[in-house]
Amino acid sequence: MRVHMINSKREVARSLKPLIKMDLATIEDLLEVPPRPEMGDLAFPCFTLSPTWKRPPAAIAADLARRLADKRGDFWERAVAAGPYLNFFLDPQALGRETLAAIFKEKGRYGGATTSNGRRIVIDYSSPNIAKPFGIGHLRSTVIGHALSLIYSALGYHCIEVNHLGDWGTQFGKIITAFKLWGDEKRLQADPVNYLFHLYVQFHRQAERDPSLEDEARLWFQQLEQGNPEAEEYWHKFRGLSLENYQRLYRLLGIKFDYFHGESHYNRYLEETLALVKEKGIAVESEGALLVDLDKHGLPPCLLQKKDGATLYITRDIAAAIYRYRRFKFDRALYVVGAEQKLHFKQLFKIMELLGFDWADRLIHIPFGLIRFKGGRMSTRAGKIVLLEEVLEKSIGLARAIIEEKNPGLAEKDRVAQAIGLGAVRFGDLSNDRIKDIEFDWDQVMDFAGETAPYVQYSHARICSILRKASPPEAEKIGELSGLLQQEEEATLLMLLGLLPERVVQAAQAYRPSLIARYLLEVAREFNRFYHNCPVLDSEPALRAARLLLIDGTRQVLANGLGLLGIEAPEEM
RNA sequence: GCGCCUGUAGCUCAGGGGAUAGAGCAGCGGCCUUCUAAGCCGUUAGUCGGGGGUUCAAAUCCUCCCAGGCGCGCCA
Repeated sequence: MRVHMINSKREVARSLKPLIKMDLATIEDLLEVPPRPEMGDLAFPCFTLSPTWKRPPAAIAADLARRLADKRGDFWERAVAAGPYLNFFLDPQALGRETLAAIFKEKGRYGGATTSNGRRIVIDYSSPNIAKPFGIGHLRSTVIGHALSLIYSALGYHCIEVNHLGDWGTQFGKIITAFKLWGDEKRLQADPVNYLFHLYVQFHRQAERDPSLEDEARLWFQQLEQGNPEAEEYWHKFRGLSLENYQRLYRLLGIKFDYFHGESHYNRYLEETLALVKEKGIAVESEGALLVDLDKHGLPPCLLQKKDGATLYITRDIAAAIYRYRRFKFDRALYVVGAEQKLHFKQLFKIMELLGFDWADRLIHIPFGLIRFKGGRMSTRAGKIVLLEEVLEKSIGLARAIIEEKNPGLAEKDRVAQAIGLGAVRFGDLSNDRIKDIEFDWDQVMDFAGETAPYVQYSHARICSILRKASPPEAEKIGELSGLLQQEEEATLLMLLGLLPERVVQAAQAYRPSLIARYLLEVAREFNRFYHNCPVLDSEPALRAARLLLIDGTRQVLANGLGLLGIEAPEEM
């Protein structure tokens, strides 16, 4: 909760530098935040100086405090020794002034930066498998990838969003086989994705008893690869119908991809890819198949072509990487794909390196944990899956019901319910560290209290409600008014607001949108404390004006932060 | 068998070398003639999976063990 701004950290480090023999970066790195506000805002631990100064840390802290006794900086006003720590108290007025000025100047862009202008980053995310339903499991890649795209864009990157549709592979053989055996055109047209899913499940159920079905499926996929017109026709139909369904979901989620280059898109480059691999001499034939031996690099061998001539997932990934580099000349390429494919990407990246591409180190896998049921894992094959559409519908429905109960007079109920319902689902995913598995729990998804998007949105709506009842905040008076915000709740909130830019950078560097989500919860929590303890409209004019500036700044931070996560911030709810 | 990831309050999770380990949910008790109670305040609750080690300092780093998850040439 105790926070500070990048600027103040730098400035404290600058003040310390003449007193201790360390460079600025090292000092900044050592500076930490005391556990409790009354101890100060920034702390320099003196342990590290102890060996060279040959004195106990506490004595060093006391000495430093003495030497800084009559000094102060632009952002800090005093430094005191507390045991082995030298604690700095920041100047809340200077900090607050600076923060508010930045927010009102940058408005919707506050939190972002332009330092990375023009750098290109390809983000491969969502990438559902055609003929499989869009399950809650695919939500993770979708919302994490989308958030990363928004975050990097805010930092000035040019993001190229690619949906690497799983529109090729043996599952098409399975679907074709199943459709030829049991297919019903009417049911397909009525509800394509669910029906294809039904067939997919049925196929696996039957194949357990009759393994020849697997051979049949393999044969159909082979036909497809060889351009058999009947197979191609099925493929076209299944792909088109599925894509329409996905597009509906993406529209609902407000996601727009630059390219739907699925796996099939790279078929035309496979020959060239295989030729390159052979030319570089990194592949060997084994039992009629083509594989890359990665033993020297501590990795299992990697199959590129089956003995029946069919290519594999990774072969298309190699072709895709080459294609993307040629076309986009990216500075970085992200693959937002589940952690279960870690090995796959290790192999892929190593192969790109072995092929001699000097940009191989720009390829980055962004793994995430899978979503589990309370009982066990979800299995597409067994039909044990929660459909994303169902989750979204229920969540929106609940939001709608709550509105009906608490704010029946609200305009645009449907639009607001959608923003809240979608936000809740998104935030529920994004607020968790992406690397960890998530337990899917209906009760938790359907709870809009506590650490949720609705909580953050509600805080935002409350602010808007106050602002509607007052004349517009006067940004030009920040200099004279910000000094009035001295109450503990005000000071803490103001400090928090100053932290957004730092958090956005951290979230980008670590590829962790959860840092922003957690931050927003802190801001919302602190705002609610303020809300309950500090009246805005009923305060005397100057304080009222100052508080209006504070809450408007808070509103902007909440809206911007939610925006970076792909979540809307309604003005009323 | 080998490799990677995870183990923190009853539950779901933050924190990932530093000062008394934090939230939310659930439970209990308060707060709506006052800016939206999707809120706020109080309270109960923890051998940070276990052992050993490194360090002035370990939930955090190393190592071993235990538990769970994921992966390991003809799926994607």
